Amino acid sequence: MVVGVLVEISNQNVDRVFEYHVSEEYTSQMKVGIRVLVPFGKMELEGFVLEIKEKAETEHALKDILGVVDSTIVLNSELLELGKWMKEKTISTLISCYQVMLPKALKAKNGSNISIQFDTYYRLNENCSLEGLNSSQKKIVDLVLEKEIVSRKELLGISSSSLKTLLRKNILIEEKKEHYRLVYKEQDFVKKTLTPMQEKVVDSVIHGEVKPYLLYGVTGSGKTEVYMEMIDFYLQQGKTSIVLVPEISLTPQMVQRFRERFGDRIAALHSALSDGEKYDEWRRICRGEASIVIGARSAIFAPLENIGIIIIDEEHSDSYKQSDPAPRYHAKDVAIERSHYHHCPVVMGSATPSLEAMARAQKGVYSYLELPERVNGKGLPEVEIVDMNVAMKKSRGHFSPTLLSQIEDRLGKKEQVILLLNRRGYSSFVTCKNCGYTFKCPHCDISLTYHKSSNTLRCHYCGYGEKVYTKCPSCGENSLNNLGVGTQKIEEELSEIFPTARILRMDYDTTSRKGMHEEMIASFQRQEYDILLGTQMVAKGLDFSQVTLVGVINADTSLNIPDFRSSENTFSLLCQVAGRSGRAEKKGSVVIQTFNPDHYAIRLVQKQDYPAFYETEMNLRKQLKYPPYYYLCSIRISGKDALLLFDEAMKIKRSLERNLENVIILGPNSGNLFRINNIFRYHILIKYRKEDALYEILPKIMDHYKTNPKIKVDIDFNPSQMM
DNA sequence: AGCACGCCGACT
DNA sequence: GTCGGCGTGCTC
Repeated sequence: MVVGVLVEISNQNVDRVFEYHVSEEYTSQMKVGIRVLVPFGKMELEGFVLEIKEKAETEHALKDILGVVDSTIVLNSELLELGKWMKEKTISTLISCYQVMLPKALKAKNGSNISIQFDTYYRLNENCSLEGLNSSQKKIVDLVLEKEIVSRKELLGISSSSLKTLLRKNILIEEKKEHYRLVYKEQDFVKKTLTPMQEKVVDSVIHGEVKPYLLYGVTGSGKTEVYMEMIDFYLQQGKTSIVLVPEISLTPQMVQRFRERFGDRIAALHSALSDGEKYDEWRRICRGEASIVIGARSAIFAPLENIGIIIIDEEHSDSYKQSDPAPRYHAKDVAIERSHYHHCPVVMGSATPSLEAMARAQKGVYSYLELPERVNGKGLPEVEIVDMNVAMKKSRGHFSPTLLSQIEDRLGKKEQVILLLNRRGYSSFVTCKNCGYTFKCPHCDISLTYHKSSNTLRCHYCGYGEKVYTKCPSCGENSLNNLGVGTQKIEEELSEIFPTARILRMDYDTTSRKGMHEEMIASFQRQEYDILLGTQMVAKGLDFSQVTLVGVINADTSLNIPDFRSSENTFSLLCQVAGRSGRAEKKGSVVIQTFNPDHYAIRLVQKQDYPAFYETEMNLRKQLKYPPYYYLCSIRISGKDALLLFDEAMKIKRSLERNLENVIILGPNSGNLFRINNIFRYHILIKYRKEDALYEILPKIMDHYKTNPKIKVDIDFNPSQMM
């Protein structure tokens, strides 16, 4: 027997099948989709079995495989094919596509460290007599009768000799079962009645065409309820579901609601889980023990069979695009590809759909659905925009009189407040107020950012760190600025103004400990705090009934990022956070502080006027030839020799110009990330409308450079962040 | 990725 | 004369 094996090195030169002989002892275990251990040159590597055959195609002498890693397949035929499609689509190595589908615990270096744990269970032998038991034995039998199956743990307080006797008499049967690190309890669940609008949306999907749907639903319109109803429908047909959520809104609140309704049929894959816990969840999915998978981007690869529906919540979120290590895939594209295999609908929901999705909906590529009203019937919260150019003079710290009086009012009424400090694109760079000196990383072309916890300046990109100076090293003045506005600073101001208010600060510093995020949300829910102050993470998906005021301290920072999507991102963030106010019986209000009160991305938040925003932004995109009118493809050329790099980048550009028509080619540019860890980089940006010619020329360029160790070429279709 | 082979510069 | 630089090629 001969197998074709793809080894675990992500390098174009070895990204193909190598053939191995399978000795007698392993032939019975060989399956396509398992991993084996093989000799490769002087190395021993793990690889995926992609082919099983009688005879080798190569003339080479074959080596023997050294061992079998998996007893059951880790990639089924659907996922194996999906990987090939991804490789073509993203122009990356096949092995990297397979690696990204699997939980970290299965990567070769980690695999051996993650153990499968077994528990001992007991059940009753059905045809046995239960007479003549003593009281201790009877206690055990009663428990087993009641629960059908009982774990060793549940019998802890009970005499082990009685247990042994029962086993010896063949009254109890011992079983070993895989122990999962997390166990979920079923909960009492009361199904909410859907509004007629929600019903209509559910109906359109489950009885409509099998295709992608865009669901535009304002904040508080009950999208989650709609998702659950659809999932339930497919569940009853014996089908499974995937729900994608952005990492940040993968809060316990969302998972909780699903768990209440679907109990342990849910598998949740989120960043708060350890590698071992993720692995356990993944195995539950493999064995068909979970039918609904909720998770961030990579959950789109959940090894489910018979998928009934794929849901992508907060469709506009850029977290669905993997941008750094290849494969640079978009979970939405993968979702649609999988939906073809499973003949199932894809539902993409958002209160602020991405322009790309909305444009597709308008062209009929996606079917359009909407939920224009809140389920509480109270209407959207009142939004007040405060012009900080004017209010600045009367402000206390970062708080305008308007925001202060509203906070005071809510504190008096015992209602809750959420405050957003918009740090997206916010620079906590240290600069000298006297001479303008900025601290930069000696290895990267990047300003150092201040880290309060360690009191150091750190490079975001390579991890370089240095002590904080008080004197400017350039001019010697004691005039380094106050290190930017952090949540900590705002918290101090706030507690000075409202000394009795109970303030909960939520940012990356305070939530880094495992479970902290959940804990904070729960205690705010229990109203142990009056004010929740935080960064982006307070903006999305949270649902607190007592919150009637949302304040945005600085709406502008995200507007100033040099990215063509900065308006879209700002509008979306502000709408999202505004939507946290007034979600239950009480009507909510929102105060937005800004230095750009007339900017459309801010002004249109007032009425949460998505259609108007879409219109305005589309016009700009058209003029500037940006998505959705043009697609983007970014080519990164990196290496240690800056001069050589530029020459090669120019060669690539000229080759693109010769081979592509009706495209706009920008660059090569070095951008603001010219040097990272002493590796230089250039970017070329292609604006295009038809991809066919790109898929001809780009693989050729990659091929040309694959044997050149001085130059690395990376391709990113539809890059999410522009630099 | 890792390793071997091979071809030119400054040294015990 | 030789040690070692890294450019090139190969891994079933």
